[in-house]
Amino acid sequence: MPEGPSIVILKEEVQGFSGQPVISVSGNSQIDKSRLLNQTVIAFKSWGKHFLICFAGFTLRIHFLLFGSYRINARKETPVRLNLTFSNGELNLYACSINYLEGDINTHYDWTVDVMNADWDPVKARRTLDTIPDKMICDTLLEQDIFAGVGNIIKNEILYRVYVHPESLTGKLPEMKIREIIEQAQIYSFEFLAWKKQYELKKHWLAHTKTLCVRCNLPLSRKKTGVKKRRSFFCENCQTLYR
DNA sequence: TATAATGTTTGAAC
DNA sequence: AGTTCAAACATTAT
Repeated sequence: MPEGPSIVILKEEVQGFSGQPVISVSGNSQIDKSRLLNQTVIAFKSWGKHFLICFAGFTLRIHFLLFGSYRINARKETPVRLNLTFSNGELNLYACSINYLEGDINTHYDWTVDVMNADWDPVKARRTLDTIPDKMICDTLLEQDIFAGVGNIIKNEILYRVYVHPESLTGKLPEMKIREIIEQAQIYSFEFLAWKKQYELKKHWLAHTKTLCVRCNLPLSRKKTGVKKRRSFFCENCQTLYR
């Protein structure tokens, strides 16, 4: 569920509810649900892994974390966190974090750091990377303030693709590699999106959860790397460690 | 059945 | 006061 492209898919799937008033609300979420009743959805947006439901003067922010899920015009057995019913269907959210954001949504988010947003700014990302030379690139790629939407799968695939060892230090990477990584953050995310829509995402993984390097046929390493201690899959032979 | 996994926040410790 | 880090939380497939 979690990575940015999956949220973009969700956003597209609920477009039929845009402009519709909420006719009933339920669920075990702690938020004030009565506030949503009879409110009209102005827009569905996404920022990285955040799914945003915009109403007049406020926005609902949904984060699925690791285990969240949703159903559209369908339900799961497990207790619903939030159900929004419209005259033409319903949206059910499970095991997610839900909050209200007050006022203009643009005051809450910097759209230029979302790799899937039309306003994504790779030059800005480049400048930000210069400020954190001592961070391992595996941690840097997961920084939502820099690469909003990039998750662990995308991280592993990008680093494999550009031949960079996940424990490389950001500040030691050659200019060319920095450029490739920033470029791939956007490119791979959109490929992820297309593959996921075709239900063939996993088929395209070359590193994530894999055991053998398809380039040199040697075993891939699997290790929890960086401060974030997220699992990395990489080839010691063809991914260069820059330190 | 125990484990691990596409993630983030929190609060204690330094 | 700022940084760091482990714990907490949530769910499901293997």
